[in-house]
Formats: sequence, structure tokens, C-alpha cells
Amino acid sequence: MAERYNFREIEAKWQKHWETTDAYRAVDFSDKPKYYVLTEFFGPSGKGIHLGHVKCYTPTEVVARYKRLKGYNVLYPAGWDAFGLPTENYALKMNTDPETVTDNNVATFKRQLKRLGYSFDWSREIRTTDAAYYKWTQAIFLELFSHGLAYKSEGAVNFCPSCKTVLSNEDSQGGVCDRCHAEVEQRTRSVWYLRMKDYSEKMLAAVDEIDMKENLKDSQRNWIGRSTGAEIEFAVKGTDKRLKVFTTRPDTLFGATFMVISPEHPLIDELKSALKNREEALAYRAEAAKKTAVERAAQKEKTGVRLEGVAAVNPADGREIPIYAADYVMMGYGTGAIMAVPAHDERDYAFAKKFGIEIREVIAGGDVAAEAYTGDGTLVNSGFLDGLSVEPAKEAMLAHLERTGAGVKKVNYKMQDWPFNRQRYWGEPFPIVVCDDCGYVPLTEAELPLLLPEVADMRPDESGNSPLAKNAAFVETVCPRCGRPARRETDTMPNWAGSSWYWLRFIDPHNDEAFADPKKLKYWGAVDLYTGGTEHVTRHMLYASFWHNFLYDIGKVENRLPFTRRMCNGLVLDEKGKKMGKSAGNAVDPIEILDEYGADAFRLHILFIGDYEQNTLWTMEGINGCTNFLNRVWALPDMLREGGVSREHARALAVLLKRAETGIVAESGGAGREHNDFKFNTVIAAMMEFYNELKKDGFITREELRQFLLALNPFAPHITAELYQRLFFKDIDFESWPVLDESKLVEAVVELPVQVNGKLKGRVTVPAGASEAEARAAALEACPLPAPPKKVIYVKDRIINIIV
RNA sequence: GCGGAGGUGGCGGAAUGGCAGACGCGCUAGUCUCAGGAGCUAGUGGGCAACCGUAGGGGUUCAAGUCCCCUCCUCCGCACCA
Repeated sequence: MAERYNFREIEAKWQKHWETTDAYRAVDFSDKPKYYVLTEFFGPSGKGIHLGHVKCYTPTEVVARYKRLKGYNVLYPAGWDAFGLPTENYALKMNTDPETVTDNNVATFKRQLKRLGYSFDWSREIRTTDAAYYKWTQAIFLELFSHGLAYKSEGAVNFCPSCKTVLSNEDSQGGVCDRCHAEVEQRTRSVWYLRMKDYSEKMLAAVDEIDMKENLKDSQRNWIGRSTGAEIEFAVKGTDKRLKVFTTRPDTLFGATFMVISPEHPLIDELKSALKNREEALAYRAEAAKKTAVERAAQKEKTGVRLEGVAAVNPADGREIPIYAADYVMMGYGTGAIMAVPAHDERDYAFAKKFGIEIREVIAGGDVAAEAYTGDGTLVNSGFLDGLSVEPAKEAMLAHLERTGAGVKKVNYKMQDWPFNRQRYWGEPFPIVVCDDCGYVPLTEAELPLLLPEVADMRPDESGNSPLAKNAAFVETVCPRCGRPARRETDTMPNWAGSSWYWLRFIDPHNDEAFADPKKLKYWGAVDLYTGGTEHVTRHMLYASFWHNFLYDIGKVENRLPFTRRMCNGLVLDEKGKKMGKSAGNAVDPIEILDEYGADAFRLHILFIGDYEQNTLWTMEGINGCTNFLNRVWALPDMLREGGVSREHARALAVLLKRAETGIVAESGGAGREHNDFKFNTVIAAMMEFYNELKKDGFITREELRQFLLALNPFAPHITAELYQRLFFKDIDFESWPVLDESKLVEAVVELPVQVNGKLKGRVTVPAGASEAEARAAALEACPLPAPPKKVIYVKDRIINIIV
């Protein structure tokens, strides 16, 4: 084949072929075993795809093609998560509307993804912003509402002053807005919540079951933040109020010498005249409110105000102890109040030192005059607990509290209910009517979708209301229950709503009777492999787990786990090790690489330069290696010759198939199973090694070439499809992965390293499976020994070590 | 502070406790040629050598990049979680 490999022509030809034949359509209820491989929704931004997309999606793509060849009915869909701030902000910047922006961005993305040769089933394309889709997002919200899992409540919420909207804890991690990185403020507002906290235990169980890296499971567990301890009530002297605290250390109750409530704690308001320095307390509250969460956490010195005129009563011994308001206690965790045990807690210790409060040691073992002691030890100064160690003391105190009614055993979670709304335009409207008489009244499913209305001005403003509030025709309605005039809810759902169930819609994307046909849900079941970024592990993955668990509970899906296995890709970093991104200004345009090197070379290169899960330093150096390899593959037909297949040839092919089968994706895997797959870089190396092996003999047979093309196809689909068609007159997509003959893996002879006293001294060639006597004889012949051997360690086919 | 990942040639990176550096880039020399960012051949951790080499130091083992202990450095999460 003298003709040079023209990737431009050949890639365009096959991409067109795949598009016109709808080549990768998944078949419902096929007889083949099903395999559902999912990669995260695309957020179609204005700039088209970037290297991160290619790094993230190419491996999944290889798995999808490999599994098809392996005889699976593969579902590999793609869709668009198009609601949310990026699109809306981009539309504002471009002075157009989000729908147009979305249309354009989707068209660009789709064109670019096709140029990479990705084998998505485009017949199942969905978009969260389509009414036909968000109808079902709204319907699931109605289910949540009717099951008591959606409620509106006023309280302190995270608010991004730049995006002008309420944010969830998940969206303001580290105290900054996930979108614009502005520091988040606390505001009081009435918002919709989903009772995610009620699902803590089920979500934790799902963490145990999913097949995912242990460290990622830990971040999910930490985010849910289960801790066990006690809820204890302290009487507030001189009032009828009681102050409730959560503690993981009930054993130290005798050491509680003061209490601290968060500045926002309602007790300050409830104490009324009993509180002598109310003004001071309110001033402190106002000060605290000015600080962002970041500032609050960063301050070195503890601050606080003693609440004058009131005291708490320690239920352990009846002593009166002071109450302080201090901003080191957060309203959002536990009860927003703590019992402070300065001798055994570093924060309380610092506070007590500053305010001159008694530090009472109740666990022996440290030097509480110098610092807080948080280790184990024997209880002292603690009445009936004296002499016990920490764990038995916890049990004894819990029993005591439950008997006296002063406290109960309690499990606490760091994860909060999900503030489920935005005061922005571009999101799903709530299917809820607010009636003065009937309260919050849901629409019926038949009334869905409730369409997102057009508005004259979609910009958010300082009113704290969504732009939808300005559209009177939308807002003014009648109550579905009593028929009197009423108003619609005008907030919109957060951008995570649509992605909290989308994998179910791919199963039946065009159904308008249900979000998906139960029979199809049953056939496809859980996603077998879900890939995406680590940044979604404590956001989207948790929301997805929550919604899916809920849908399971109400019998809408049959499998409790949405995803059987999750793999997270590393980032693409620039030469300096910095994250690549549009904002960083160091982005490389993948389209330029496609123009210059083609999709097959690009796919090989991005897989070859690093491990899937590790961060990858981006470099163009070395892409020539992939181009050269493809050129050699293109020239392989010149090496065709029949017959004379040596044992080495057969073995080289078997090794290649074996390494591909184990290195791409494991057959199946339950939770906690050790995988050694997703090693695309070493599978590509195996392809090259196979080529190098052939090159030694200078020929390849037709059957060898056929099998080699099949093995390479998932990585480089265009060139392999072309060669396959030219040589075998068939469409490679309908062929089957070669059957691996394990017996061919066995070598006839092995080269054995010979060690003397553990040091390499030489090598000998022996028949495979040689006995120790044979190996020993060969070794002695090759390496004369300085002394007679005392001992020989022989590992068959691996090594011989002679101790003298 | 807590948690996690990582540290291997000039570079990207390979190595179920068993030949460190697979594979590729780059580089060197040669070769061919329709002069290209092409192909082919050979070489390429250090050292003249014995030997020495996987951040540094100890240890376990017949055998350690890999397991254990200590130290250093880099990156990434989380962070007053009671």
C-alpha cells in the first residue's frame, strides 16, 4: 500500500458513515448481555471542548467500543446539562437568551465530539432544558413533595453576592461560590429544602456498596459526616428555657465548665429580659454576620460575649456554669450550641484561657495546666465515672442521662438538608402554587411541564427574588385546591436538579408517559460504569444517590444503587503543574490538534501520556510517536505473508489480547474488588510491542492482522475500520473480539536470571517449567561459583538464587 | 491541623516481593531517499572498571521501587464538625 495514510479523508469518511448509519444505537431488550457505560453530562459552555473533556471521555469511549466487540449490548449515551449559571451568565454577556446560547453551544460540542470519533448513541440525546425533559424533573420534585421530602423554611442560608442566589453547602465548599469563587455570605431567607439528611444512612450504605476508590468513598463519608454521641439538655437558670447540645464526648460532662452558643442561636432572642446585656449580644451577632465563613475560620483569636444574667445548669452535678455566644460555634452543625470542656478540647481550651474560665481535668493522663488533653485515660473528678476509661465512661454516662431524662443517645450528621433553589432565571420552575389559604399546593403531573416563561429582563437583582417574579402573567394564577387567586413559586431549581436522575432518562429518552418505561428500567438496570471528575464526588454523586434511593423507596426503580462502579479521572495540567482551564488562559484547543494530527493519533496520545486516574502533565511532545505508530499500522498490509507462523508470533498475539482484556476494563466487579484495569497507557504500549515483535520476523499473516486491527479498534477506530474494510470487506463494528487462546501464552523457553547471594550474576535459558535440577545445572555452568552452594532458591520460570 | 495522592533516566511514564527503567519522546551514529515533522539499522541510567543506582535514613527478607518504622519535599481535598 504505497498510498500514505490520509487521516483527514479517512476520518471524515468514517464519521459520516457512523452518523448516517446510526451505528452505535443501543437496542432495548436485546439478547446480548447489557452494558451501560455512562460519562458525565456535558455542560455545553461557549468555548467548545477542552483537553479535560478529551482526557475524561476518551477512556470511556475505549471501554464502550471494546465492550461492543466483546458482544455486549452497550448503552453509551450523551446529553446536555444546560440549565444553570454558566449558560445564563454567558447569555447575559453576549446579550442574547440562554436558549439560543444553548442551541449554539450544543451544536458546537456535538460537532467536535463527532470529530473525535466518539461512539455515542445520539438517538438518545437529551437536554435538561427541554420541556420534555424537565417535565420529569418537576414530576420527581412533586413525588418528593408528596412524600414530605420537600419543604419551605426560613433560616440562615449561603448566599453568593456576585451570582445573587442562594447556594447549597455542596456548592459553597470552602466558603466560596463554586461558580464564581466569590466568598459566600450568610443571609436569612425562606427557601425550599429537600430532606437529604433523612437519607444519610441510605446514602452511607450506598457508599459502602459502590465500587469506587476508597479515598473517594472517604470523602463522601466525611461529607455525610456521621458521628455518634449524645444530645444533652441543660436547664437555663431563671428561665423556662433549655439549651440542647450535641456532643461526642458525654464522658467529659463533669468537665463542662461553660457553654457556648453560636451568635445566630435563637436563645439570644428568646431570653428577652433575662438577658442583661442583650445589646452587646446582638452587636456581637451583627459583627459575626459581617464575616464570611472563610474569615470566621481564619481568625486566630477566639472571640465571644458572656450572656449576663443567665447561667446553665450542668445536669451531671447541678453546678451553675456561664453561657457565652462565640463564633467558633456554628449554627449549621449539631444544635448550634456546645458544652465546653476546656481541659479536653483544644478550642474550648483556647477560649477558657482567654476568658479566664475554670479548666477542670476529668481525664487523667495529660497536663491540662499546659494544654488540652484529648487522649484516653482514667476518669477523675467525675463522681460515678471515676476510675473508668473513656469508652466505658461514655456508655455509663449515656445510660445515666437516659435514665434521668437529661439526654439521649444521638447520631448526628454534618450533611444538611439540600437548599433546593436559585433566585435566577435559567432553571426549572417549581410546580408549586402559593395560596394564602391552602399553603403550598402542588400541581398535578397532568399539568406538567410548567414551562419556564419568557421574561423581559432575566438579570438577577438585589430584591432576592428570581426574575420570574417580574412576570405577572406567570406569577398570578388560581389555587388548584380552592380556586381563589394565588401566586406561583418564582424561584427556580438549582442546576444539579436535572443531573440528579438523568441516567434513568437515557434508558427511555422519548417517553412522555413516564420518566422511563419500568420494563426498560429493569432491562438496563444500574449504570455498570460511570466516569467523571473527582469534583463531583461530594456534589452530584451525593445528590444522585439521594434521588435514586428515593425513587427506589417509592418503587420507581428496581435497583438501589444507581451506579455499580465509578471511576474518576485525573486532571490535565500544564507544564508547570497548574490545572488547565479556560480561565487559566493556558488552554490548548483540541480542535487544532485534531486538524494537525487527527482523532486516532490524538486519542492514542492523550491515553498514552499518563494514567487515567493520575493527573496528566500536558505535552505535545511524543504525539509523533503515536502518529508514527499509526503510519506503521497503515503499512502493515505490505508485510502480509501466509504461513510460517512461529510459536513466538502466536504468543505475541495472545499476549497482546491478554493485556488488552485485562488492561481496558475488568469483566465485572463487586464492591471493594481490586481492579487492575483502566491502564490504557500500558495497553497501547502492548500494541506497540506486538508490532515490534512482528518486525523482527518482517511479516504478518492475514489472520494476525485481522485480530490486531480488532484489538486496536477501540483506541483508533478510524484507521482500523478503513483497513478492515479494505482487507476483509467488512464493517469492523459488527465483528467480534478475537478469542484468546490462553495456551498460546506459554513460552517454550524462558530466560532465567541467576543470582548469587541475591546479586544478579548472569542469565541462562532453560525450557519452560524446567526442574530445579535443570535450572541449577544451567546456572552453575553459566556462573562459576566462588564456593560450593549452601542453599538454592528456585522460583520456577522466574529466578534462581544460589547462596554460597 | 486532618485526610488523600505522589517523589523512578534528559522528558512522559512501565514494573502480581523475583532481571529496575517496558513503551514512547528526545538524543547519538550510520543508512536510504520522490528532501519529510518520512523510512530503516544500531546505541542511549551512572562509572574505564569492580560496581553504584527508584527523595533521604533505618529495618524485615535468600531477594525490596514494591512490605514495616522515621525524616524531607510536591500536589490535591477538607477544615473551629463539638
